[in-house]
Amino acid sequence: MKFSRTSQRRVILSELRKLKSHPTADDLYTIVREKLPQISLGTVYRNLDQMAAAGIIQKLELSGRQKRFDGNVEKHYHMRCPHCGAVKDVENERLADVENILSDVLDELGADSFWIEFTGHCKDCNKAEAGLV
Amino acid sequence: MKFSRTSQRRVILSELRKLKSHPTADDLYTIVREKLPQISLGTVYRNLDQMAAAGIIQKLELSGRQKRFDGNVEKHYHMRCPHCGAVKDVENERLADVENILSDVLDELGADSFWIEFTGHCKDCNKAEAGLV
DNA sequence: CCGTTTTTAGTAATGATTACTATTTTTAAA
DNA sequence: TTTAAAAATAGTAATCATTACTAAAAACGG
Repeated sequence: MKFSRTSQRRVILSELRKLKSHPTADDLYTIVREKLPQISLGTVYRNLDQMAAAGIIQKLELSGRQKRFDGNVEKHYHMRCPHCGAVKDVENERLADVENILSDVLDELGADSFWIEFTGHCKDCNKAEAGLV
Repeated sequence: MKFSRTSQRRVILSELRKLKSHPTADDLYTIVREKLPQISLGTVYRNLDQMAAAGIIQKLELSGRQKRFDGNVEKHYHMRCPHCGAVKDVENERLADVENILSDVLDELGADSFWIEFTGHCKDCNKAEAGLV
């Protein structure tokens, strides 16, 4: 199972890397079809899964329905808006402390990994739910 | 939308409360059918969702496929076995420190809530994957 | 080149969940 | 109690994300 170089895989990866929006497979299907109108949804799914398995991209199994993908493989965290479903990166220096503690907890539990995610309204949805828009 | 008292809801809740296994809706459907053979899967889903919305039970939206339910509404964390899919409660006193930090992080981010979950092989699967069973 | 491996497009199938509907049960008030 | 409105039910159909299948095409390595 060696990787072949195909235009499909190349376009999927380069489009994903352009985005900060953590798209779903279907989002990427829509975007990639502008460059490769014949591509099939299965090809998008397969390539995303393969690249995630190879560590080239990240697969976000957030607690919603659809999985999301992230071209940034550095360890970082995400916040999902419960209103519009958008997923944004989260940055906070105190998360380093959390990581340190949890890495000890992992050892004590005999666990392999931990997952943290946040829920919070994004700016626009905050306004919308307050009736300001 | 007031709650009516139905035998279906009562049995679903009491069976869930007997279990420590964090069953899926389908698991509960199987169990409850022993007492109420006519119950339909939709009724199980609907009641679980309603009770979760009312805070009577917990709905675990873990990062796998199926959602799971927990009769214990106290705040606690879970570990999922990547091999057999089992979900177990996690206890560790240092998680209180993590909660404290994350509650500050929530404020700083303007977020509403956080979710932590662990992945780790359970005893039996550890043996199985080591080829000992 | 050329045989082998990998990938593809297109389609079908799956699995979890939700929606629909006609009927029944529960509720609360008269 | 009777009774009308509200809520819930069983059974079924529909939906949505994802995975599986297949025959044809493309990429690979020698």
